[in-house]
Amino acid sequence: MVSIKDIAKKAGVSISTVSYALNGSPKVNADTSRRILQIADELNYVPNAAARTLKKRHTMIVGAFITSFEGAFYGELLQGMKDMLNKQGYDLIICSGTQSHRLLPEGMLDGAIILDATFDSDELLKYANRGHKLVVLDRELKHENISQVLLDNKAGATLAMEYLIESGHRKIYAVTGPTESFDAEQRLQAVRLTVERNHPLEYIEIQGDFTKSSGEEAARRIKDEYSGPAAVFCLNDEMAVGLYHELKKSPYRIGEDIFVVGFDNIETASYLQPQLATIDYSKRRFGAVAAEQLLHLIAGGPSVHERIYVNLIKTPSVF
Amino acid sequence: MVSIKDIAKKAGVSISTVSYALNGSPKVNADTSRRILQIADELNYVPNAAARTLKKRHTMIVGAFITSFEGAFYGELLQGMKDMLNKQGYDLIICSGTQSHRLLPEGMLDGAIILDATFDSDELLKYANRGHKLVVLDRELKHENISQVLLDNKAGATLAMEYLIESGHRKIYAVTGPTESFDAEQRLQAVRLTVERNHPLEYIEIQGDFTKSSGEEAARRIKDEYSGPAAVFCLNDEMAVGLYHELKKSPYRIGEDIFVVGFDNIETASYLQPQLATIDYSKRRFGAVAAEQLLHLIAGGPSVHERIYVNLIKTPSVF
DNA sequence: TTGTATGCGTTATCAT
DNA sequence: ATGATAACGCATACAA
Repeated sequence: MVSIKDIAKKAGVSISTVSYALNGSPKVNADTSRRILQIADELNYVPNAAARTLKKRHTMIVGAFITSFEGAFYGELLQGMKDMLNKQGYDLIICSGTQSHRLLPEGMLDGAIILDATFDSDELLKYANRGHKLVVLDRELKHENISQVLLDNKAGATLAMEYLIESGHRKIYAVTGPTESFDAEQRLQAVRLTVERNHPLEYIEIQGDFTKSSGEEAARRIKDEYSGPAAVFCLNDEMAVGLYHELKKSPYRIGEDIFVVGFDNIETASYLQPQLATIDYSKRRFGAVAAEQLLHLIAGGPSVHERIYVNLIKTPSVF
Repeated sequence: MVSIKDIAKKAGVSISTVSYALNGSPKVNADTSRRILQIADELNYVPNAAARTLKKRHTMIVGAFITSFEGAFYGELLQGMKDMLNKQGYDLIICSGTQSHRLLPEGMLDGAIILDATFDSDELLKYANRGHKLVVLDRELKHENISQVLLDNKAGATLAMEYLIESGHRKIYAVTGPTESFDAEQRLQAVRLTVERNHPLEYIEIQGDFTKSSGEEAARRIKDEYSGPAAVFCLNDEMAVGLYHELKKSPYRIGEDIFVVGFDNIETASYLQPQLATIDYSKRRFGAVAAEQLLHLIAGGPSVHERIYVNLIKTPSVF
């Protein structure tokens, strides 16, 4: 490995002059500087991240922690973060699983964006207390080193339910999400509230877990109980996709016998037949805002709570 | 920040004793050790990654470089890598974009898995020459520090084409991939060879780029030219999805007028109606094998070239 | 403008 | 069994 020491030796100057030249300090003579840079290039010099970090106390790297690499949900979101971060000279790395949590406390990361319900809140709080900067996208957490940017789940769920009701449906299923999920919980609360407000309504809850297969399972139950037109609010699109798939094997047609609305507007949703009605929001913006808030926090700014607004996409899967 | 120095002070021992205790060395007295660990815990001590790395010359972190965070393709593959890596005590981080390339030469990573055609081969070779360990999944590259694990593209493409031909189709379109893509190039070569071998055949190539929208575009051209049953080999599933979608807007039916086979068996493919015939392989295994090879390289093992075998999934989209 | 010296937190060698 | 100390590569305050 070639270090500034090697460059210094070859250039006949001290390591500090090399360091200054490499960092573009105006203090060093233009000629000397050019010569040093030239030699550094010849030697294929690359600075050592560990040494630099040890000295400067930051890495210019931000981590995004997600539950799993699978699922079409994260793509755009991460891309939104990355673009924002790169613009400011930061790099984004994606991490998943408990083992990689260490990267944060060990100082490998200047901050983290959390989108992983399995990441314990107490652990997060512990890191925040140690001075680490965090942005949470999947829970409410009050701390000076933590900003939150959350989806407007309640507005979305209300929009979806009201759309079903306005379209004349009186029998409504809700396929719920995992109980640990903040988003699922918020959406469910709004659903129940809307049901109460629109009494009388035949309302049935089916426990789901945001996976396709739980959507399929829900479909089987709905098929079995079928006694006339029914509407279904799948609390996320992933389950709606599963539901569509399973329902294809039944005599019931979506948009005719069974009416469906989802949440998230994942890409697959637009490829379903009939196109799925759903709650849309800019995932790219979601990611960008999260990155932006983290950058603010890192720059010493205060904890801020942002909200991502949503809107309804109406399609023939409902009317 | 609390360092071993703080622990040493509080425990009334030297930093070297603390270091030994922390690393579970048998040289240090059990009582002393217990006391040190206790204090470290009270102080919420966490080792500093930069300092450790500077000394030990490795991070126990491996990076996977991908073209984009979007697309359903990577999920299982990355999961396969992660599981294998974690089992051996390594962490996996996902990187995308030129800016993050620095993590490798700067010593932040013990090795990298490359699945990003936009990552220049010369640059890769440069890193390999500097001693960095690499596994490439998307090109052929001979170097003692580089292992390759490649899909058996030619077998897959041949299988797909022969399936079309055996099913009696004599007019065949191939929707190609980006010319920079090794996989696309390999598949295309096999396609052309199969065409020659099965003369006479009406064979038409449509330039694609592995994206959904290029599949849609291909569909429009095929629609316009329609003069009777035609078969289409989309060199990846992503384009087949786009083709399906666009063809829905036409009078032609897949499996009746137009016959389609894809490559990759992405999850969406199984949700298409009729289900898409395609070339399947275990993405999880693909990732696991890649990780395994990297681990071997890191352990000082020789460069090895592995191949991932594929097989055909037959469905009514063809017959 | 350039050089000297120190320290970042850790590991590890060598004494004791 | 424990301590003193050097070294990893770099940035920077201070001296010259």
